[in-house]
Amino acid sequence: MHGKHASSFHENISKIRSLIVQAALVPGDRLPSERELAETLSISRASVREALRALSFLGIVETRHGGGTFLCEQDRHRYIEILSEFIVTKQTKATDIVEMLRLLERLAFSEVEPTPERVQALESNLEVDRLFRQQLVFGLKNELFIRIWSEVNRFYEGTDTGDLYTLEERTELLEMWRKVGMPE
Amino acid sequence: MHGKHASSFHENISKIRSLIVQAALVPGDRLPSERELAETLSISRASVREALRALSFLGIVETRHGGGTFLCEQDRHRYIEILSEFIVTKQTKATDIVEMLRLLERLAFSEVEPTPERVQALESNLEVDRLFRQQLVFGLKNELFIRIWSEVNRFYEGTDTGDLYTLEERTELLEMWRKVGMPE
DNA sequence: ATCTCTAAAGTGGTCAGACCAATTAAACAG
DNA sequence: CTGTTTAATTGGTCTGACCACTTTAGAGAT
Repeated sequence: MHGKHASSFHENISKIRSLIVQAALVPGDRLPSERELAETLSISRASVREALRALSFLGIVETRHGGGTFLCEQDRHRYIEILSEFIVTKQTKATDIVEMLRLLERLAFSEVEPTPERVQALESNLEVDRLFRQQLVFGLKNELFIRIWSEVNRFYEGTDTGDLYTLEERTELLEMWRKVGMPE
Repeated sequence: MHGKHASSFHENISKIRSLIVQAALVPGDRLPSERELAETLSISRASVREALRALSFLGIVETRHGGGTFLCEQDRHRYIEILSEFIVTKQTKATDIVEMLRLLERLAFSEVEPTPERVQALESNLEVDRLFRQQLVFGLKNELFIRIWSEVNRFYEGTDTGDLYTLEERTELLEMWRKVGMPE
């Protein structure tokens, strides 16, 4: 019944990755040409290209028009296990989400200058955890930072409805911030 | 007969993304078929597939064999879409990228415990800016953090080939870290 | 009419061959 | 040996076809 097509997308990626390891390629080396890979792996060139494009997106290989396909620098190559696994499985640990949020907010806390206006705004949002954290992060004028925080936070709120900090913690944070902003 | 090859990979992704927005598709909706997209966007189906595969890898769309291509639930991993949009459209301020990287790396610097092994690993990568920063960030075992940093860093390296820190700065960072790790 | 089941249409997945565009290596003239 | 030109190599795109899976519409039975 099944299967004249013995290849699948993920299998092809594995094949190429195995070939990279087996050939003992080092960063900077050139991979076999797409036509050569197609014949070696017994798959069509279109499939080879889709697999290479995926590897390119993962930062594992780099293609140069007319030049060839090259193995990226080693630091990117080390991401293979983490990134490919991450993307394929699409599973994120809830603890990673919480930790990421805490890290970003602590970063904002230490980077944003505690002007009286900001301290006042933060104090007025002391009661509501979500508003408090948002107010804190928005002190950073970095749009990229804010958007990343927003999306991570949205994901967090979609899975966990509890507060990230207790009222006591928020109060303590605010006090620390106020002291820094008002020396003496 | 043959077209003009007026399309490029990144342009095609933007086209499809624009089409998603223009059609006001919501998560769960089905996109037009690959053949239909090819005709609408005046590109070959192979190019449509490569673009869709990229969007699939980014967690934006999901393909079902025989069923169609669907817009993913945006609540999950939407941060990837944000990052991909930055990458594709390249409309992000370069200063935001650099600042974001510095913030994330400073975060790793302050959060990761400077064990002798880590200090040694960092020292061995002191010469190469890229490796140094990667080694620093990988101290955090948070996969989400690493993934986000990787995406931002990849975009940075795609636009700027210079070092993020000078050798002096890296040396200073390492020394500070070493002192913290080895209290008197 | 309604229900069930089957066949056709629709859609993603793969393949094959061709041509275009950019790079690289070889051939050539000086 | 050097610089230029030419041919071969390689990635990028296009076209059309067929396969595998899903959905749907229609025929047939109740």
